[in-house]
Amino acid sequence: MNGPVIIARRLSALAPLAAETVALLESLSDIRQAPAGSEMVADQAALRPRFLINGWGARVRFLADGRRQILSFVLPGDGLGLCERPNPIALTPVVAITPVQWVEADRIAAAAFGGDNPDLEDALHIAAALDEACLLDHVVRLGRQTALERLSHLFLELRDRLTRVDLVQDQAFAFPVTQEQLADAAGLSAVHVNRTLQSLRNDDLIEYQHGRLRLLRPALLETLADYRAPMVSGWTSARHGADGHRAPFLSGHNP
Amino acid sequence: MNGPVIIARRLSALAPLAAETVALLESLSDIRQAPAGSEMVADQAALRPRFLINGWGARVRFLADGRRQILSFVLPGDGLGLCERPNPIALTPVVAITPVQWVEADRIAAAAFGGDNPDLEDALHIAAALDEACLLDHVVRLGRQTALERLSHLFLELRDRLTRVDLVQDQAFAFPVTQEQLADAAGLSAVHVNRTLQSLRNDDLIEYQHGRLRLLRPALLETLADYRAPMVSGWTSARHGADGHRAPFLSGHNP
DNA sequence: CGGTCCATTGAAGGGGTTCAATTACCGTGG
DNA sequence: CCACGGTAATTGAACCCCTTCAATGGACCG
Repeated sequence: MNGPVIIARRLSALAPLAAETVALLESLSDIRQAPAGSEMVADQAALRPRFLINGWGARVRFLADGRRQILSFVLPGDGLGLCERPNPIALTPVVAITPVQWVEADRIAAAAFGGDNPDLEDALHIAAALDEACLLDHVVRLGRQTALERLSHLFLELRDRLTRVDLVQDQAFAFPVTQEQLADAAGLSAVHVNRTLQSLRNDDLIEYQHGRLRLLRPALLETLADYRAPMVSGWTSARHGADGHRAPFLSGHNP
Repeated sequence: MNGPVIIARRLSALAPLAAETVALLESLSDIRQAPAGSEMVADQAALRPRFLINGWGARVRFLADGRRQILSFVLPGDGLGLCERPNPIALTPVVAITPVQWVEADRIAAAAFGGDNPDLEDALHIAAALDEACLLDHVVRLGRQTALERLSHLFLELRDRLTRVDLVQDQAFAFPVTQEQLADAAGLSAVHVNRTLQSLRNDDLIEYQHGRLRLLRPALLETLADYRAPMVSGWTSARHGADGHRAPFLSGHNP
């Protein structure tokens, strides 16, 4: 699947697109590239609309003493700067984890938010909502899950996101992420990521070598990590757990 | 400052609003309330647009075994369900932490996203961007900060958000949050929250009693927590730290 | 072949959790 | 007015998940 086609594919899976809209997406041709390690989005710069079509990126945030936190991974098919306001507040640097290719998409943004192409606008809104859902999952991972759960959960999320752009074959996908980067994403130390990965391998839950990752028993992993795939147009999964013996969420001022 | 006025105040601080828009906001009158502990937004329900005008809420997520994570606090002046798509994906329950009051805002959403009132639309977009910035801060807190830093950082965020709706006097504000809820927000145990709070008090960094919180040395706290206030229309603060001795973010395939 | 990045392993230590109990704080009803 | 019940805050002690420090080995590359 060549460059811009991947984008049309992904977006039309989110919302039905008119034939002309698909044609518009597939006509994108202003392809750029950058080497691994480069900043796709600088800290301060205005963010021009674009779609990643090849390689991985990461939104990063730094603390003063050098601690790093990866806020999200940017995968092929993902958009950057595709929101109504040209100058979003939550601007954080995006770095290329691998060599990357993207297409400039000013025309797309203009078409979607100009009022024409409501189908496209809708698809972009859904894409943004999915991004936010991932961010919420990330919060839960970091706040309440163990190392094993965090990595499992993250792997499942990546599997699902990559599946949408057809980059997963039989639960396996290219995984060009350093263990240190993985640590920065999962809020762990690189050493402990290493040990947790080994544990996952020893338990035959994943296969991990040569920059490729395979989930061996995905159903088990989903249980282990309490993973639930986001559902477009509404979060279906009911919270399925027993409340256990925990106190009610809030004091008894209510019935 | 009575009910709906707070909303007009807050939004016009984000983007200049036309006089008629302000009037529209101030004319909101469909006030509802609910006791503490009630679900303002159920897990599955469609999310009707509204503004909280009194009390605190919290977006929560549960794991199967009962672990909880507070994704964000919802403060007076904050909107819920104010996005283009009526059925957002990232739907999570919102519970009332205190007794709450809100105004229904279907008319506002219609006006803003109907194409009239671009000023209002802009303000809502900025508000949404601020929300996202808070979420990103939350990720960094949970992923990379210590207990002391997490709480300090969270307090500073709350101070700034409450300042925007004029609920802070001399670095002090009502803080109706249980230590257990605070733990669920900060990704800590309630016990350790307690100890961390004591540490903050012993160091004369905060005053915390009778459901009121005061930041005693805010500048010091900001340094301690590496806190930087979000700037509307662009994230100004440069990362001010030394890179230390850490390896470059990515391998050396780049200049 | 030496350099660099990355994965891996060992050992020690600490920040945070868990369990358990006590104390303080309210609003309620006798 | 005080005992009562329930929630929230506090404290102690033991434990453990994860971090930190340090060192080794492997893979790729110029």
